Amino acid sequence: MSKDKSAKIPTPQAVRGTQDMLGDFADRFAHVVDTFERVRRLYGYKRIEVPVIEPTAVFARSLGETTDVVSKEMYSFDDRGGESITLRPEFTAGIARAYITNGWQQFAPLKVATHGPLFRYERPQKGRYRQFHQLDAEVLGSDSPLADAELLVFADQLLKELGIAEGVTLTLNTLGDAASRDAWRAALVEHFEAHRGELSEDSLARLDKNPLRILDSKDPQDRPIADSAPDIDAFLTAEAQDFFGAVTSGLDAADVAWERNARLVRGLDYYRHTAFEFVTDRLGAQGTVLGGGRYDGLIEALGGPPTAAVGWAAGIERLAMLVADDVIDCRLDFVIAVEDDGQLKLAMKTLAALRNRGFASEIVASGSPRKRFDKAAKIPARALIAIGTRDGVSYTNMRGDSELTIVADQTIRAL
RNA sequence: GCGACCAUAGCUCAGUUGGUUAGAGCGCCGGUUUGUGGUACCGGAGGUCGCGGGUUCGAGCCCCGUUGGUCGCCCCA
Repeated sequence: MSKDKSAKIPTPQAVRGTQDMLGDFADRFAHVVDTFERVRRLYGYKRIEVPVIEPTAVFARSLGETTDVVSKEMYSFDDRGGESITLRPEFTAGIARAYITNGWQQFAPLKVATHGPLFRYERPQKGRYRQFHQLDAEVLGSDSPLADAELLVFADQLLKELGIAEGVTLTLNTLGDAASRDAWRAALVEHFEAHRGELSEDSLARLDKNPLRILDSKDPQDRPIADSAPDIDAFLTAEAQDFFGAVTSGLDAADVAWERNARLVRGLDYYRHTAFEFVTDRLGAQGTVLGGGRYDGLIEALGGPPTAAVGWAAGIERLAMLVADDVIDCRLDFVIAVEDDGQLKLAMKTLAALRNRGFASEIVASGSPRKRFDKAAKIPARALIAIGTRDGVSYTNMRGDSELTIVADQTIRAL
């Protein structure tokens, strides 16, 4: 091995905001995905796969060409054919595009679920990465409030099965239909204009770009003005009111706890009616664990037919961080310590036989033979098999789960 | 885009007002001890102190820059 330091090559680093996962966290991540896959079947959501890359227009059009999100926070590049391509920053727009492209209107209402990596060029912080992963569930082509309610019950059951529902609250709001929303927005602008002098600098900028966002400002200076702003309730049409009532009574019927948050908003115009977030205070500033809402205007904005739709997404990393340590059992069934290399062949045969019978098994056969037992004992497993020779006599010792040691005994005897 | 804190062995960290050859625990490798045994002891490998400049007789420590990490702001599709 050369120790010539001048020949040292620069060590590549991981791209900023990406993560490598091993062991515990990777297990928790997989546990979240497995649980999601199981629960989405219970609700009849079809598995769907959509591309990681899309034409930039798919996201630019769905997000409104000029927003900061589009201009600064997407991973976009020109491919070799000169087409502008973007790494998906969210699932919904790509799924909406697929719905149009493939004529999935024929399957409406279509319930779909997917999960995978997403990419956003943002400053990393707790629970926020540049490559991150989400679970996603959508119902396309349904204008029924029952679809909203079902998605929420689904989400609630998922969090319960993950064991993280404790300390997570479902917060719910309605943005009304287009008429309600426009009227509310006008009233908010009027209210904030009247208090222009008291607003923070950030909120003054919001007033021009995205006035609804002042409502959930974190700046204490803004809170009195935001809190005294009118709720949407006074502006809801009768239809919008009925819709929200149907969603909440659906939740009550399914015994899903929820809280009204009249300050919960969405920035983009195609969001209608239901908006919701499951929030926690256990993840620092990134409190939203699962969020979504109804986006009846999106598919039309992408050039498709007017299509009502609703969905949610949840950050897998954030969910995985909340999963309790003891939920994940990644123990092996068996670990075999080979205390004498003369018994290696028997040990290998035993190992193969156990694995063939469906038992997760590992072998320790390297390093000092005398230390292999200790090494094996440190590997998490339900049972330990020690194979060796003492005083010229071979032995097989077992300890741990008694049912498993019986199995191992039978397996070895059968060899 | 803005701010704060941080970067020393594979990992977690200590390192005094700047001063000999930079340490510990864990992990890894070897040896001894124990022998139905997860013990204890001994030894070993492993560091140009993130990187690049500067100040100084002398820098892991002070200054500037840079890269990365963490947390927060902004943004949140």
